Amino acid sequence: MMSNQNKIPQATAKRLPLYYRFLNNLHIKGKSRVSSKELSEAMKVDSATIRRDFSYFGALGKKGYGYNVEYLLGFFRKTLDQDENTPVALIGVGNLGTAFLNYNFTKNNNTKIEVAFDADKRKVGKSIGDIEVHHIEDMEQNLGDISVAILTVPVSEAQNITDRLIKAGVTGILNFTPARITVPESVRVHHIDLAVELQSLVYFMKHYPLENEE
Amino acid sequence: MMSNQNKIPQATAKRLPLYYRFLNNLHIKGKSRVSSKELSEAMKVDSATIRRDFSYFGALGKKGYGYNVEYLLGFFRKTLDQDENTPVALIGVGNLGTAFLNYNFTKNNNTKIEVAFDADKRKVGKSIGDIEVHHIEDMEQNLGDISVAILTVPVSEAQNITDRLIKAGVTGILNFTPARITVPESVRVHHIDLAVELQSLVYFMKHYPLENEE
DNA sequence: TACTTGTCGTGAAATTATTCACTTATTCAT
DNA sequence: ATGAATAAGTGAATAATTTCACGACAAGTA
Repeated sequence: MMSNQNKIPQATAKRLPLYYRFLNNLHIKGKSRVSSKELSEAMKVDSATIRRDFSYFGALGKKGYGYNVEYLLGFFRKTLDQDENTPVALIGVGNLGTAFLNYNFTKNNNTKIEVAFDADKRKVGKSIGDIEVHHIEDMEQNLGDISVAILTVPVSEAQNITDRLIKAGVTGILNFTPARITVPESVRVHHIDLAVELQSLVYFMKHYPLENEE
Repeated sequence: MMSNQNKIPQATAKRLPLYYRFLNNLHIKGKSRVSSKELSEAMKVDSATIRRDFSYFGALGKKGYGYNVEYLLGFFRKTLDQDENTPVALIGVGNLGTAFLNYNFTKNNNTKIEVAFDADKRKVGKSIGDIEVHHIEDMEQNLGDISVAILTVPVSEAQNITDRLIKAGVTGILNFTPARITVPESVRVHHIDLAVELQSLVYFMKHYPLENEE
């Protein structure tokens, strides 16, 4: 699958999954046509931004009409590789990890947690949300060729586990620990820091009383 | 508390809680001095960006020396209002909600979940992580003057609960549902969409093979 | 057919954010 | 005391992103 490196801006790329899911919902609801204005209102993204984002992929709409939902959806399905499934490993079956195991990512999505690991022997062997928990010691043997990991371990373990993951061939990590892990250039990390997000919200509430963003 | 509206860029504001936590950790470790270069390596933020960010608040460092950890920490403590505690309500005690109740936000942080709500009568009356769960019907009576809510309800309930929260005086919502909720201008919403984050990571892995960001 | 309306796609402008690179002040070693 | 090394702060350049606003064309209507 040719890496479609025609300079889609990162900001645009981050919105694609949102667009995809929303179009999918429209399709399920039986809507066959949609305008950038409607999309804008529903997704809270400026309509010009939506048109601009779509335009990076070519002329997907029709003037005076809008976008054909099915066509657009099919287009994004291909673009986002929704046909091939992406297996994911979850490391750390604590509260947050358990929540993800029960969370049905596959719903509108090509990603599925296939295997989980934890250091607590009492959790090993059990299945949570249909996913078997292995011991963290056996991680390398049970990872297979999975290249995406969700990291929900204690912060003290984060770097150590990261190093092992990378050695085992993982090239993408969704990091929920507060640790800013160090990885080679070739590995992509997205951080989601829940405490920071909450604190950031509070800061914005106090200091930016009226505007709205993101 | 004067709203310090001296045009701190949003991108900077979003990084402040990260800076704060990191400085706090340094302080705990007994480090008294730090340079933008060290901070950069640890937090994976360009050192010029760090210096620029700090400079919006004035000259906080010393040339040839760096920053005094304690001073900087004290400064950010004030800036981020870490002295006053911010009470938070959690709506929806499912998997994700439960994880948050057990998550100790207060650790490095001025925020604390004070009360939780759920529609499931079996959960009502119990305490999880020391926080009592009330029935969602009694939300308005038990919110007190809380103005921040974490929303972890099913997507179908999101808008409805949001409307009630706003009517009850909530002005900031951390929304974990996939719904892009509609709120008045005066209410701030931050979305964290876990499925989108995961999918976005996968997209970047496939299409932006070498670069690194955020 | 002719007119009106809707809506895309996009150049250009505006805004926002990042990064370079240099000046200046300070520290540290000798 | 002196010189070398360090590192902040910042003007200016660059990059990235958003937004405006309009031309062009399709769809619907009379």
